[in-house]
Parts: sequence; structure tokens; C-alpha cells
Amino acid sequence: MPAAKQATAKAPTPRERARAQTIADIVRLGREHLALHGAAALSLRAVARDLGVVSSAVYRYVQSRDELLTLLLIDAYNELGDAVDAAVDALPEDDFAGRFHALGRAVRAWALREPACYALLFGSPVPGYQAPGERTTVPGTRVVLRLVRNFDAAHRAGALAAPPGPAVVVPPALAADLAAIRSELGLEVPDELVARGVLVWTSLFGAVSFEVFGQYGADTFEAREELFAHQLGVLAGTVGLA
Amino acid sequence: MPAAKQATAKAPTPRERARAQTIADIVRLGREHLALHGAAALSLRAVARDLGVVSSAVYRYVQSRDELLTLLLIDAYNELGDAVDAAVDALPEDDFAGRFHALGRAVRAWALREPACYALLFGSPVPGYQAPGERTTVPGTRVVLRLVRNFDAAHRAGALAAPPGPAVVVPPALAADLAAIRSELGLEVPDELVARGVLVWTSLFGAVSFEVFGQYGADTFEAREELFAHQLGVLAGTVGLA
DNA sequence: GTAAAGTCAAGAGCAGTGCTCTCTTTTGTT
DNA sequence: AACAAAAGAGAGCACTGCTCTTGACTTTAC
Repeated sequence: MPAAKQATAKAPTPRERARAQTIADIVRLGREHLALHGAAALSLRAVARDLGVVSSAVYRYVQSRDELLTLLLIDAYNELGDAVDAAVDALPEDDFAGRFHALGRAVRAWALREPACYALLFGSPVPGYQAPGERTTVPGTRVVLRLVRNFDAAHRAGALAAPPGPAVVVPPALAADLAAIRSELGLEVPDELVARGVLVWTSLFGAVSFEVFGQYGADTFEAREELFAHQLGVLAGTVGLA
Repeated sequence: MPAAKQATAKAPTPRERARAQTIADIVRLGREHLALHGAAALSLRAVARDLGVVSSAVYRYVQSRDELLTLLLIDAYNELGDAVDAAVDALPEDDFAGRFHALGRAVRAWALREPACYALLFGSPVPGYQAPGERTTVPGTRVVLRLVRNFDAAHRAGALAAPPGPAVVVPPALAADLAAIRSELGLEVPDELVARGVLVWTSLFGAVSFEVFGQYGADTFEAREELFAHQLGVLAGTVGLA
């Protein structure tokens, strides 16, 4: 077993290092083009031009345009995940409401900073492109996992008030789905609150999407920061996070 | 002033009728392509092929690809608006909660029926395309207008319970925006409820977008209808719609 | 050392796109 | 029937993703 033959994991050969660097450059340039012209207009030829190389050469590193999209997708998911993790970890573990607000603000701030990346993750699916689940689910679930774990921790700590407003019944078919989620993630939160947690999740991204995608008119809302803070406050209330 | 010369408004000449018919055909074929391949892949050449005409000929009817997108945008907004209107009008005027649920279900049903159109309206903006506000704002605000008018009517009728949960303060900057909205639309609903109404609006479309855009995993939720109904129920509760 | 194997960039080429231009044909009006 | 406006055809430009072949270079093996 010659060591040099399968050094892929331990000692990267100069060739492998150069290759990895080139791929990193391609992803970096791809992100620039994504930010400037959007996902649908992402062009391998343009990236190749910026890389100072002929178009066919990039196919040595990236199988196809879709493969580049996948790389950018994973990159973006992880950047968002890192931003959320940093914001949440900056607060004490038992500050559940604070952590919820921090998570929401982190998502919004990142989305406004990188609207094209946000659109790639949470906007309309790119036509003809199907994200490979085995590579994207793990980074793609970081935020929601963080959100739900915070809820569960709050519930375990007895820090969750009873959900306000009229009780909304959870039908059996939905309860089955929620039970599967609860068991897979090891949650103690009751059905009613898991369902409300899902609503909070979708509502959070709904609010951010409306802002990033320009669904609010051009000048309907000047105080968008305050509007979002208010929305977070109401959402926190609906799950009993004081 | 020869009458035949400016008959544009009164008596359409055969030529104008043929022209209007061709434009309608182009929009129809455009919608088919939109549904099949998505907005970014909408191709004037393909539409021309289906129309049985050479590509340059369609430019006699549609200025550019973006113009066709605008036509499709208005078409879709009006179709959604019609669907919502029909669903809401089917219930008595004073059934405010029922009308809210009907509106939500109508939006979701249309979105699931026409995912590509929904993506065009509420998904990531098409890169390089800017919707002409003077042509799209009126049809684009039909749903939210319907939503907010129903809220206001419920409030006027005294059918709105006090918002549940902890009171969330509305900061002055946000209150200014809300005041402008209130005066423009002639609303009587107080600030706190207008703000919550905005949250309900964004949350409704957030939930629909997550489902249409496949943000729920492939098999996380089987009972999506029930999930959405539950979400509508909780949202209705947050604005005091029993 | 030298030869084989592996890697990479370049360029041509295919099929597609949006869009413009010119030329010819159709068609409604007078 | 004559005319002008409208519509279609076709060529052409610059661009896209992607494939294939060719030639050069680097690493590995004997």
C-alpha cells in the first residue's frame, strides 16, 4: 500500500492543493457573479473569463453549471449557519427569548447583506436544477435545528408560557407528522407547540423574504428594522417565549 | 376627425382584433412555457415556434422578453386576485374569520395549482427584470387589500378580540409608517393591529412559499393541508379573529 | 533516466438564447 | 384596382452551456 497513492486524506500533494485552490477561486468568483447578476444568470463562461482561463477549462474542476450552483448553495447555507450560530452563541444558554431574537436578526441581516445567496436558498427554485439532498440537507437544516433546539430547551427549562389566544386543535394526521419530528429530534415540546414552532419558522422567513424580494412597496415601510423587530416580538409571543 | 382612424376604443378593426388575439395567444403559450420550464427559461423563440412563426415575428407584438414577463405578471396577479375574490365573496360579509380562512386557502390552492406563476409573483426577482410599477401595483395589491379590508371591517363591527399574548410595543418610527397606511386606505384599525396584520400577511405567504418552493423536506410533512389550516388558525388568533 | 500515465488548457464546434436589421408578402382600406 | 400599413421571413450579432479533440505539461513507475 504505497502511501503516496492514497494521500487524499492525509498529505495533499501539490497538485491537489493547486486543484483545491482553483476550485475555491471558482466558487469565490461564482459568488461575485451571483451577487451581481443573480442565480439564473450565473455563467460558467463569465467565471472562466474572470479566472483568466478559457471556458472549457473550468469543466476540469466543476462538472457542470449545476455543480457550481450546488457548491454555492452549500457555501451559502454554511455562511448563514455560521452567522446564526455566532449570534445565538453570543447569548447565555438560558436566555431563550434573547436567542430567538438574535437568530431572527441574524437571518435578516445576512439576507439583506447577501440577497442573491438568500434568493438561491429560499427563493424560487432554479428551473431545471435539483439540489442533491445528500449534500445539502445537513447544511440546509442548521438554522431550523438551532431554532427548534432553543424552543425545546426553553420548554425543558419551564420557560415557555402557555400559548396565548384561542387553542387551535391539532388534527390527527398532522399530529403524526409532528410525532415523527419529535422522535427524530428527541424533542419534549408538545404537539401544539411544535406546530406553532413550524409557523414561527415559516413566518420568520416569510417576513425576511418579503423584505429581500421587494414585496413591500418601495416606500410603504421606512422603519423596516422596527417592523421586523415587532414581528419577531409577536412571533415569540405566539410560542410563549415571553 | 374621421371616426375610423381613432376607433381604438370603440369599434375594433379586424386588424386590431387579430392583433389582440395574437397577443393573447402569445401570453397563453408563454404561460404554458412558464409552467413547464420556469420563468428564467422563458424563451421568446420557443413561444414563436409554438405559435408557428419565426422568432423575429413575435417582436411585432411584444417589445421584448421583459415585456412578455410583465404581461404574464399582470395575468397571474389578476388570476390570483380573481380566485381570492371568488373564495371570499362566497361567504357572508360578516363572517370575518371565515373570509380570512377562505382567502388563505385560495392563495395556497392557486399557488399549488400554478407554482411557476406563484414563483414569478412571490419568488426571487428575475435578474435584470424590473416590474413596471405603474402597470403592476394595482393588480399586485388586490390580495393584501382584500385581507386588510376584511380586518378593518371586522374591527368596525366589533368582532375583533383583543390581541392575545404579551403586548408588543409599536415604536414611533413604525407607527409613522402604519399611520400613512391607515390614512391611505381609510382604516380604523389601531396601530398594534395593523402591525399584526402585516405579520399575518407576510406569514401567510411565507407558509405558502415554503410549501411551493419545497423548503419542507420531501417527506417531513404528509398532512400539509392540515398544517396550513393550523397555521391559518393560529394566525387568525394573533389578530383576534376568533 | 526514460517511458507511461495522468492532468490540464486551448480551441473548434453544436445547439440554444435575445434582439436587430432588411426584405418580401399579406391585408385592410380607400 | 391601387396603396400604405402591418406582419412574417431570414440573416446576422453576441451571448450561453456543454462536448470533443489536440497538444503540452507534470507526476509516477520501472
